[in-house]
Amino acid sequence: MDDDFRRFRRGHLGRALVRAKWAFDAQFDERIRAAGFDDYRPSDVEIVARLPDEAGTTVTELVRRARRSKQAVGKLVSSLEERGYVQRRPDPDDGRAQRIFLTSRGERFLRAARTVIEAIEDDWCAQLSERRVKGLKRALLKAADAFGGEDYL
Amino acid sequence: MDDDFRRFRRGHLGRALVRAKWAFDAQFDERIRAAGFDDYRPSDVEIVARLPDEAGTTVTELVRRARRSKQAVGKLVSSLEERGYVQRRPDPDDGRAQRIFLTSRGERFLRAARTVIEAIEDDWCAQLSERRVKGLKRALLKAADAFGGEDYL
DNA sequence: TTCCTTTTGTAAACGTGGTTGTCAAAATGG
DNA sequence: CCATTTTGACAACCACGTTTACAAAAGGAA
Repeated sequence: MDDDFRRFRRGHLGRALVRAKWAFDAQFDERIRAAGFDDYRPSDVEIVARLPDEAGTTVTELVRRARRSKQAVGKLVSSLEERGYVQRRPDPDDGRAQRIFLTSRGERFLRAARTVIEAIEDDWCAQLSERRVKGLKRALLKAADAFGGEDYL
Repeated sequence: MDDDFRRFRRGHLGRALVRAKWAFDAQFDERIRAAGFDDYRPSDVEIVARLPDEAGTTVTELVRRARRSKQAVGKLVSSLEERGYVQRRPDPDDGRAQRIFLTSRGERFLRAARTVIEAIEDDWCAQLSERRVKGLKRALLKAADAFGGEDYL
């Protein structure tokens, strides 16, 4: 446990990512609750942000987009439905399938989330400069594209 | 759901952080397992990386550093102990306390983790340039310092 | 049509990683 | 000596994910 190791430990890429993501998540959590969504859970976003389709989205389609098991997606959707963010309706063309829609509360959540995220980005810009935050996002997304597989949204 | 929203959704700061961290974690998991630590669990690092002290570290001290409850730390330490990464020894000066030490396997893990992380950073540098990765780390850590609270290590 | 296979979604059991509430035992400070 | 604090354990529970098993509808071929 020499000084070299100590220096490495504090500043390596993994630690930088963990700490920055932790800070972002804490800021998001606090502000989205303050905006009236105090029943928010972190896993909600993975589903809600992937319901863009006015025609409704099936669980199976969400499974592809969110890279989770059918069962996990089904449970997340049930939880969101209980809390009034989404609604299930039977698929008119397929008796097995359900189509999932955002409710108006779900749409309000999505708009509030965008507002919150833009406010956080403003804070980061004030701390780092807008140029650096833009460079940060570009670098992170380029690495994610290169090493993190496809981006299903 | 207009084009503006679609563009925002794919490129905002939160998404960039999530995707980049996901990519990093996947790379780390694969390589640390290949290095012989196939019983690795993501939460291990939070404890192992915070055991720098040759004199041993108490659970209470780890609680402060890892920002987790006593119970969570206790369970993580038990799990690490079962798998041979750490060892508990009674505190000679305090009959209540236990001092936690890395075993030689734990120390090997720490060295392997460093090697793996440096290899991942090399990959990112090859993709983004060394200058950009350095700037990335600086920006992430500066934001974490500003918005993420203290860094206990 | 009937039969077989695939697709869609649910249910049950379980694993990991965290929480709070409670408690015993040791240390500490009047 | 006694009251209080500190240390760490146990039990119960929650959030979020997995695998296994299954019912029901769809789809395709004889």
